[in-house]
Amino acid sequence: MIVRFGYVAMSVNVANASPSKTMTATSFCQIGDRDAALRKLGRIAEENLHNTLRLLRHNQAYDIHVFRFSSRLIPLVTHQVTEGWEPFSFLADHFREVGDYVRLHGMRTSLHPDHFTVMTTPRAEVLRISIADLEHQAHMLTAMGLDERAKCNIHIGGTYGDKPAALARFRERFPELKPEVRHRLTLENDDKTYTARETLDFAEEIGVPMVLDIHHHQINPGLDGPPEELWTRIRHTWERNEVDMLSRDPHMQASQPGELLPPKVHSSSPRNEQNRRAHADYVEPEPLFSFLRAIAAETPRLDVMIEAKQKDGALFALMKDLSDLPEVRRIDGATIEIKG
DNA sequence: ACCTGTCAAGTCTGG
DNA sequence: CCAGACTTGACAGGT
Repeated sequence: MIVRFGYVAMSVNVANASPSKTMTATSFCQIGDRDAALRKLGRIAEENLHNTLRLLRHNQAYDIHVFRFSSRLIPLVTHQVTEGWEPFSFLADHFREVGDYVRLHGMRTSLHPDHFTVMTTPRAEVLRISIADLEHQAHMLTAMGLDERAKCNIHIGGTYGDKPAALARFRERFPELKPEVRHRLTLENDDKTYTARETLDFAEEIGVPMVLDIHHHQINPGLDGPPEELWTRIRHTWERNEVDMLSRDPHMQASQPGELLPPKVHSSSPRNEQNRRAHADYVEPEPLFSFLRAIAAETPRLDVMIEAKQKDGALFALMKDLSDLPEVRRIDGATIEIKG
């Protein structure tokens, strides 16, 4: 099994390269001239996209092929105060430049809107904002010129004391989403609400890939055992999505399952005993490695997203730890092979 | 240069 | 029914 590792949004090794610079709505409104305020937001967005490109160059230099973009590249764009603002035309070249670099180097990229995007909500206004945000996220990937392999990952959402009713709302809303959103959507198991099995059942039902978060499963396993017990089904959600993508896009080609878009899992470690849900600075090799060993034989390729405070620093530290193991062969700076 | 409280957003819990 | 926790990076306003 070939495993590539990636990290989220910002680097501890590239100085002054935040891709998430922003402005508060309060200070936006304090600027009397609205056009001037929008121009300022636009400049921040340009800077965020420029820093994203710098991060991608860093990634390329260190063989990191998997990366999640900041979901806040354009500050306040989905906020009420910028109603009517359309920044994509003047940012077109910047988005394109980022996407061109990704495609040139065959990187895998994604987006992860934060927890305010909730497709299960009973509140109409929250749903409206959630859908608008999903459309915005998909729009960013499209503006980069990236195909459906660039996914948009979310959690199922809240339960509101009635999981079946909440899932029913998501189920009936899903077909109403724009195809460009639907075809990029992936679902991740949650650390408080929907377990890996519940997320998997639902992902299979609506036909989207499932991102397994090993840390979330540790904290919120429900009645289930180790994550590898669900793996065959999880892997199939990705293979089914590959078939769907191939049927929609004549430019895509794959000779075997997992070649177009390998399954992706998230890996992080608890911050401490008191705060087991928060992310630690670094990632412990276990339990990640026992999971990888368990699925190696049936999985040709896998991508692992490292979620840690030390970002790419944690990725490099983990690569070093894993390289010392006898079953592991290091292929490049951020890729290993595990004998299956 | 550095420190601290605050920030657009939702949901859940406990009082 | 309402206040506070949750969690995160960065702003904003102070020294």
